[in-house]
Amino acid sequence: MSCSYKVAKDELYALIDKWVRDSYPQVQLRKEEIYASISIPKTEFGDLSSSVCMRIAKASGKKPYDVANEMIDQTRKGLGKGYIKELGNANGYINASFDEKRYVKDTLKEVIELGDKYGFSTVGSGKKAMVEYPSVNPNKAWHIGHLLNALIGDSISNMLSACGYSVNREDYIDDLGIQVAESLWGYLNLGNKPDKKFDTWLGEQYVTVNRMLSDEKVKKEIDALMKRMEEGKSAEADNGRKLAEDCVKAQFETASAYGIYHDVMMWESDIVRTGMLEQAMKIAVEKGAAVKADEGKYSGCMVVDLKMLKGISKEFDNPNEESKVLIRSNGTATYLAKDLAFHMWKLGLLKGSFRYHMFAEIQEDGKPLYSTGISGESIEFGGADIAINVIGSAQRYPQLILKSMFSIMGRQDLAERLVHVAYGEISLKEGSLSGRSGGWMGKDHTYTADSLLEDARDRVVKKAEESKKKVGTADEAMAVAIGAIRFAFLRTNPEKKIIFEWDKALSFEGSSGPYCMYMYARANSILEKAMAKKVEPDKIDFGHVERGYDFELVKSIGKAQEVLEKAASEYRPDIIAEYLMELSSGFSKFYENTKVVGSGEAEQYRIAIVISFMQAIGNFMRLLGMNPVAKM
RNA sequence: GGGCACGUAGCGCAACUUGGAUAGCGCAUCUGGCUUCGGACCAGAUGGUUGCGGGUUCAAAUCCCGUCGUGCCCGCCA
Repeated sequence: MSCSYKVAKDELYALIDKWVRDSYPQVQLRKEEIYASISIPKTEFGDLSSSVCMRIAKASGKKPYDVANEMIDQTRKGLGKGYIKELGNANGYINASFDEKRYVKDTLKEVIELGDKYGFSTVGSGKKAMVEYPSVNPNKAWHIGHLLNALIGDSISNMLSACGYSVNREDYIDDLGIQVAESLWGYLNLGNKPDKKFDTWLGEQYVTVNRMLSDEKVKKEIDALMKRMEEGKSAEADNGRKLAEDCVKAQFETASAYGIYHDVMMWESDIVRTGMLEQAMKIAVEKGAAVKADEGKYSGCMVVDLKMLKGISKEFDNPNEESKVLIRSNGTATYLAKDLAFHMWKLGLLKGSFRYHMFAEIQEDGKPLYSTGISGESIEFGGADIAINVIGSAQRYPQLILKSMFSIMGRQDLAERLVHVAYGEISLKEGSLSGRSGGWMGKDHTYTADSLLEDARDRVVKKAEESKKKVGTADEAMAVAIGAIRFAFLRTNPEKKIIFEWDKALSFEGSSGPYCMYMYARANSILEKAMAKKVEPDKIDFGHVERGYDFELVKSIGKAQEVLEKAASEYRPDIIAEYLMELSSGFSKFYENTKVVGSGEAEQYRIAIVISFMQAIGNFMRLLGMNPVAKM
């Protein structure tokens, strides 16, 4: 089923296409070119518009206005069968007007029939997507930057899922890094006891240890600790993993509070000890992507020759370095090598030999969370059609190398299926949110995801108390707080870098989560007053449809599927956020100007609009992880 | 030095991929609207040489070239 807006657009396309073929066969227009010429104009011009006559005019040497007249004359008899009722000519633009009664009727009917599936798509049916986020080091609490990553990943997963993809939500845990060694050293030597949420406390220890690194003795001890951890099979290795697991458990609480879930947690140490790294290197050597360097700077290392990447991207035209190290001369693997192995597995080039156990039996999304480990079930999470990595834009270069390695292995197809969703990292006016130096422990706030949510909830409760009617439960207040944060974090293009300002992020007015949720709650109130939550689409009298706020709102509702497909294909939750605002403000104008309850014969029709609005906006709020509430 | 991203009203953003009508939206500011389905709202107003300079085009925020500014990346770190 295709939403009526798309059907109408296809209809205009078909009219144009046929006319161009018949009348101007010498003008070759591709399908995409015609679609690109079609847009939604200002209301006074009509419901759909095309600038195609400008191009025809150029090719034929005529005036756009005359060409448009020709087009309208010759297609007039084809109208009236679908949604497009008439065509107009304004300075050469073709403006189409819908048969509003038919359009509204079909749209509302579709929304009510499809319910929770309204606006969704099947473009990804039969395909598997693996989305990785936020992959925070297991030695600190999530700060607001990590939260942004997780919210982007969560929303993209939701969008892909709504497009029919089977989605695996995965979190990569780097438990072998120097940061864990430093934290472990602090845990063992500083003599402090946890006096707060474990991840926050451990993050503080990490900052303290970092300030002690100028002490050579401390540094030496940490290096030794790190080496023991990497080698595995020691008390230190077990301690490191245990510490990381405790931290991840605390981080998991934060994720759950925000409604962020995963299917599986992949531990870096498990990639190494399952032997997958070794297999991956074998494949890379066979396919010519990795070579052993016998002399020079990288003597003794396994490297990827960057000259081979020439032509893939301008970045490789004049590389500063000749090679990138995969395996160090001492035999240990770099991050790139582990990442390569991991992504070979994700894309099905390498079979996994992971063992999984349950980390959490049932999350609030109703599904279990698995984790890799030394023992457990043998499940296969890999072998995805697309692998999406939500990673900061600072890591563009390493991600590009990773992707390019598939190209030089002769697997351009896999390179194309590996997507880096780059987002601009969040900073504060006073500087970066570094976990190492403690930027997240700001002057006025602790910039953790936990404290942000806590403060947001307090503000929602306070706001509710200030308003005349005190409505909404504690759960609803929490939902509004989450909605406010999620919307604020997702409303702009991920690539945009954000200077975080606490008060602005928690704005409840204008373009905000609470605005959208408020409109939903008000719509709900109208329904309660109407005491008629069910309407039968077939019995509604659509004679009351007018060209006004009601029609405009329905037009917006009708765009849902196209909006989702665009947002999902570009991995851009902000497109959904913008659409939520369009729906909300459309509804707001509608109810300010139109009486619903007690409007006589028009009542059923208007109730149907309210129901459809709630259904559409509810479905799309959930894509961003916002849960609509009945009262707030 | 090389590369990548970004630059649109006082502030925060959209439109750029695929060039089209008067560059949209929110905040802030100003004016008006609650005995009428919830004022976390609505109506209206003010505010723009789209960083700058060229080029292509009937048409440029959008494409091309140059330039300036900001951030990031270029390690046997992860």
